[in-house]
Amino acid sequence: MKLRIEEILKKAVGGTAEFGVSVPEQENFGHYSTNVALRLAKSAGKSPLKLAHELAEKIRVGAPSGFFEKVEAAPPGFINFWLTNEAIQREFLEISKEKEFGKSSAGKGKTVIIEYSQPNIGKMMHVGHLRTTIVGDALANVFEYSGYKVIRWNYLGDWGTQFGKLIAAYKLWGDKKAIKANPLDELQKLYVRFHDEIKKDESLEKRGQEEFRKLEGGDKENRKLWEWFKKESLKELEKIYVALGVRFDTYIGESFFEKDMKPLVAELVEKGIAKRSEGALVVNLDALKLPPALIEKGDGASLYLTRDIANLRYRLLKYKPAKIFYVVGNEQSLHFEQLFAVAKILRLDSAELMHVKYGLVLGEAGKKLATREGRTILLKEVLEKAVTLAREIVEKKNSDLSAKEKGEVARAVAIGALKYNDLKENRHSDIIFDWEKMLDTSGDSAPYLQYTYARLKSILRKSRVGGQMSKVDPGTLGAEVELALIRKIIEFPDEVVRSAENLATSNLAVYLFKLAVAANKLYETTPVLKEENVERRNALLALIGTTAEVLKKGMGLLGIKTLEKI
RNA sequence: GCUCUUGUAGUUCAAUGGAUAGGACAUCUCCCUCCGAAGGAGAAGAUGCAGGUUCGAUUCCUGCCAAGAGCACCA
Repeated sequence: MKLRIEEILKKAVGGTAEFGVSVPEQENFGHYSTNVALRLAKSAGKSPLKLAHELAEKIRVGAPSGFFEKVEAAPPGFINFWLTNEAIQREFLEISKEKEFGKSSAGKGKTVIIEYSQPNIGKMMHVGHLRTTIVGDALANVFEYSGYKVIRWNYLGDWGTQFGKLIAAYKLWGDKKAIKANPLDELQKLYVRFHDEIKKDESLEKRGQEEFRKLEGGDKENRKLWEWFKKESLKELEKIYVALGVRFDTYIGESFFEKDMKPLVAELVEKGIAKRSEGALVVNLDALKLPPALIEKGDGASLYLTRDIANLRYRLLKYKPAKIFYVVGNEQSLHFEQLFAVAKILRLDSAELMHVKYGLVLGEAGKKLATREGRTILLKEVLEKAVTLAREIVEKKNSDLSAKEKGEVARAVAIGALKYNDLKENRHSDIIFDWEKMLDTSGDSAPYLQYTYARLKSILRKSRVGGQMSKVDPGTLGAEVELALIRKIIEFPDEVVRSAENLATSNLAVYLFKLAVAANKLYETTPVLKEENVERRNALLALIGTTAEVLKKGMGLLGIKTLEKI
């Protein structure tokens, strides 16, 4: 709708002025508003308010008849617009017929690669993985809906010194049977024990590095162990993804680029980009005021950054993407600055590279997160606890549901709440982990949206009227709550665009909340099933049906499930 | 020490450089003979400090204060 208004304004006023249109927070400032007069006043040599009056007059004359109810210049120089009821109703009629409302083709023909989740093989996912997984998935949905071809890439941490350590630990204390019975648990235990023992015996550090060097060199025994660890780990990781309702197009991880390491390093040396320093190979980035980027360790083993460079080259060649997003925490900012810098030097610059960052998850004291026993909090635990809690709430609030339905509702509510809590915020600062906040199901939360949806669907169920939306007469929807709800609905496409542009899901989350508020207001004030005027009753049902569909669509983009009953 | 991120009510988050800084939680009042009270109506409460740019600054710039992260062989 915003775009349409911008077009009308441009046409009415003429010239090349950019009309930035926004929806004011205060209702008495119009349905839409523009500050164009304030921006242009200086170059036009006029006072902003005077210019606003002039432009407002041009718009009044030039806009299609019956579109604007009122066009008003307001100090210090805003131009505010009110749509006519008819324009709002007409817009509603159109969108109520659309199948995929808000879908755009802005990204047609373009590919975007979104890298997210990035768990380490051999370790359980912890709360730190939640944000990247959820945000990455939602961004992927939004870009898909904006017409892009999206590659959802789970770049597995399946290579590196950590595997040398794991192999060393396994050779020292490993129990084959125990691992077979309970793979991730046991592997994690081995890993933790190894780190504990390093404190007593420093030689273990070297031993781990040596095992990794052997693995990288193709040692058969180590290779076999590594493959086994990876296979078992993936099975467990997949369970979490199923629970979260997240999927990927590829799981190509760091190990895939192992073969590219030697040639890449050789190339960098040959081109004079990488130089030896303090035993290691580094790329000097002084010109960009960045610390040197480490390409190869003193012992000849490769590093994370080296593999990321190889990965980038591979992606550019294979997918020819327009954009690549790395959804990774703040603490890796330097790594990505270095990666992007090296990419520039290597002319790997055909795609727009972006580090989509977010704050760290910290423990209570603002320190690294750990439970009382010193473990990190596992993602599995969080999911389980959330579902248990949601189950209790369902039992209390809706005991009529069958056991099966209750389970389904508990899962959808729990996962939805977790996701929404992350998606509604756009934090670059660190986040203090808080069970209560994480599992909150009241107020501005996913369950509120789910509840609203279920309420609306409940009316539709009882109305026994099928989706004869095209036959309704929207002219009967004249009350302010109804028009306000429609105006909210027609903002949806703008919000999807905004989320894609800003690489932020918070706009969309906030929008859905406001949409739900408007829907609940209608619900509270307007009896639908008791409406005796059939025309109006059908129009209200159409409004409710469309609202429910937009809610469902928007929540779907965020990865949140809707249910007919909760 | 250097670099980056962040300072908004008791708490936790919003605000493409715009108008009277907007929600939620918690607190206090109300509303189930009415389509689902996981709801609705209302009250109270905030921009770390000091400058600067601008018609206009929570937003941009500088300094200070505070919190967190990163800074050579981890990822």
